[in-house]
Amino acid sequence: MPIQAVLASNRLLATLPIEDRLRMMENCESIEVRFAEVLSKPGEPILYAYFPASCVISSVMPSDSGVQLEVGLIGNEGMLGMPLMLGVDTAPFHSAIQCSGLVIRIATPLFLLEIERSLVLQKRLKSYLYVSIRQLAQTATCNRFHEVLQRLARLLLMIRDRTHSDEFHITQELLAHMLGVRRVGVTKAAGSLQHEKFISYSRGEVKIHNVVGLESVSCRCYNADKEIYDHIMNG
Amino acid sequence: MPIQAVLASNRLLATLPIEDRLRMMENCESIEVRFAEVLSKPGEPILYAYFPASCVISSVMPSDSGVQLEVGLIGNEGMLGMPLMLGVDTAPFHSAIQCSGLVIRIATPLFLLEIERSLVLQKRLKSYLYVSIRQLAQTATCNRFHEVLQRLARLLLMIRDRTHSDEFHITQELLAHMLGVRRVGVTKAAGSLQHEKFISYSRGEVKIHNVVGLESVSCRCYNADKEIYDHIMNG
DNA sequence: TGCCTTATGTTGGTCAGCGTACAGATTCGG
DNA sequence: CCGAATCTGTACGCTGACCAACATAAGGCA
Repeated sequence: MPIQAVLASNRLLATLPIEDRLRMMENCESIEVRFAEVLSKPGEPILYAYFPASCVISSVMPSDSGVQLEVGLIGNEGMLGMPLMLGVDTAPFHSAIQCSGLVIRIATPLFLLEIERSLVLQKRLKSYLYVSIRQLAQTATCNRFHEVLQRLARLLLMIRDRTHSDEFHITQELLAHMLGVRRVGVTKAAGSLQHEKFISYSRGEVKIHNVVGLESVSCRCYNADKEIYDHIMNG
Repeated sequence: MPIQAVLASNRLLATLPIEDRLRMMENCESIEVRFAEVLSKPGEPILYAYFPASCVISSVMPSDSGVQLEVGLIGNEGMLGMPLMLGVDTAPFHSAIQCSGLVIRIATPLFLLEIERSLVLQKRLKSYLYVSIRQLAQTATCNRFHEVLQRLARLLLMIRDRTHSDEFHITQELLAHMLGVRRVGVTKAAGSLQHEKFISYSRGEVKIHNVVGLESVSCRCYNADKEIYDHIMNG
């Protein structure tokens, strides 16, 4: 797969002016990443910025005890490495591959150079950062007020949007970590969704059968997220 | 109170080079704001950027039902109006005065101009934005995993830091909104803190007697927040 | 084939926080 | 001085999620 095709499959890079995209092409490389591969650990230096083409990255907040909580889910609509834009070169979260696929990466110094050069890139990254913050706030209230079933439905829909597929690999254990609940809680909620025939799954292979059904179960946070993204990035 | 003295009382502005500060002086005005005064509503245009001198601003995320959740607490260590830096001129949250005092405000177009002109201001605002994001993520996990007593202690300490005072006015009702819990839950937790002689209060007048005690009750999120701020802003 | 690892399902006791409702208590304004 | 508004305290049943432990099931691998 030629690099320009890969570049185009990330929505932040796809709409860059041709000259900016040509420069990016020279500085980027497209690599294949597999499930569970770790891209950054809290406190460690950020070596690359990552733009998912066909993979999904999950950023989780490390906590005192073993508990975790997802603070970001990044597909080809976004990127990993926002701190670089803010003059920080240390990773705040633990980010790992959640769905295997292709990712475009660019070394930190080159990335910073590209930002300086391309006003369009700058603008798009700023917009995306704003969206990320809004979504983080949305997730915070969602985690506080909504119950596991709703939040699981929302999360599955979000993964679907980012993988562009109705089937993906994710275990209940992992979902539990992302939602910040026990595995047992996910088992119950997932069982309920399967019973309703909205989804089916077996040993980590999840299939979504009824998107509308899932949307009706999930909280409005899911739609709120999408509306913000569309409004800011396409509006 | 002369404007330059007010400027110096906001930590983001205090350390600007002299020429930048002089320019700011011309474009800023210092106004007095009182409890419950609303500075911005979600969806409405951002007319000013606000830099607290001696007041405290609280930003809350509006939710579907009546429930609310605080996503930001801004004292003289920060500012309100970050979206402007990201090219967005619409307010995402509901922001209101939590403690009366002085605030420096600058009209949006002038603020954008100042950012362009002053690299130091730019850098400090970027750093602060990064800190805000980290704190938002911290609050998200705190809300998820820690119980009301811990979170109340943390919130009281945060207000103390931002008012620079051991006494301030805040009702249990308001605390409940900020924490996203019922008023009854705050009554119980606050009663417990008062019983321990860490605080005392009556009809919204809260006094903190034992900071160390409060810190021992609160979760580590409080310290984590401070460490991030110090590390990024002063480090 | 059979063991081992991984993934999923179930149960039962416990508890923090919810919803609701009501009861003092203090301050304020007329 | 008295009603009204505001703030704080208490009670009770309910429930979603917690903790811990165990049971089944499905692939991987020797």
